[in-house]
Amino acid sequence: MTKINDDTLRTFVGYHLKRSFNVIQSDLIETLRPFDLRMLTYSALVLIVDNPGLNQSRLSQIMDIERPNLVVIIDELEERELITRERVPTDRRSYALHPTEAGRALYRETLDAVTQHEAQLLSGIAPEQLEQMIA
Amino acid sequence: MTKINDDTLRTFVGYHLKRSFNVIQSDLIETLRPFDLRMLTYSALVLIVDNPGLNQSRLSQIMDIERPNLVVIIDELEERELITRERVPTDRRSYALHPTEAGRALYRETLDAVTQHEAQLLSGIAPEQLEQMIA
DNA sequence: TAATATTGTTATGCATAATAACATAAATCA
DNA sequence: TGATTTATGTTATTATGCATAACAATATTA
Repeated sequence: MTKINDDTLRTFVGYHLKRSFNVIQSDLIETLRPFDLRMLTYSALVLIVDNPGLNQSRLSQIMDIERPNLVVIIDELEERELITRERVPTDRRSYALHPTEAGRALYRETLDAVTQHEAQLLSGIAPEQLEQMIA
Repeated sequence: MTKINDDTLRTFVGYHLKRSFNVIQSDLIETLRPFDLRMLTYSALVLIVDNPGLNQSRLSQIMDIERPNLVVIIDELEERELITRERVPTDRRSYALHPTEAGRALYRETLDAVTQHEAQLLSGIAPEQLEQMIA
């Protein structure tokens, strides 16, 4: 049970960033579990609700993932009838992504849950500090 | 080229944390590439140099990964003769991990490189803000 | 001594992420 | 115009990160 020295790693901002993110990520995963959503499917759903009609190329760019990896995510959302893929008349290569009513409803539910959970997790931290951190 | 709205995701601290971490992580991966080290093997090497003689159980705890996942990392470091596994006489189940001279040398080299790269990456940010963020 | 716990390991599975190659369609250019 | 190039979505494949189950060897506890 000897204490382990991680002073060297602590000198790196990235180390702290990773540890902080791990905590928030764990909480988020648990928060999304009841809705049967993972982080990536959740992010995609939010972005589609907020940007109805966007295509997969643009979505993969903003999500910072490769196009091939987005396909399965979109497949899942479509299969669960949370979004629709619609051919674009002006560009028949791409699909316009739109949320269904069920998708919008789930969006509202999860947004509430995620917001509350994160607020609770960060309740010990001054809001001004969070503002600064984000910048 | 229409602008995409990610305001909803931006309300979450985790979203910013992930994006920030991605930037630092990319930089770190590039910094470590010339040394043929990945983040996990690097972290393990640093911790072994700073805590010579610790065993794999303790190391996996501090690295926040499962024991089975540490095995391949230790295998790699040992294969490259950067560390040694030595049977502990008082507990013949465990191995004491020690850096070799080559391991210590690589530690020094990479520490310099990583420190410099991170300092450069974060040069636009006030040190006081970083201090606050870490807390 | 018998039952239980710990250490390191193998095997396995899942999620994330990157690349190559392709069909279809659009845009460019010569 | 026709030929070339580019963009979109897709499949297949691979590597990495991370988790669990099961196990042999050893140590600890009851």
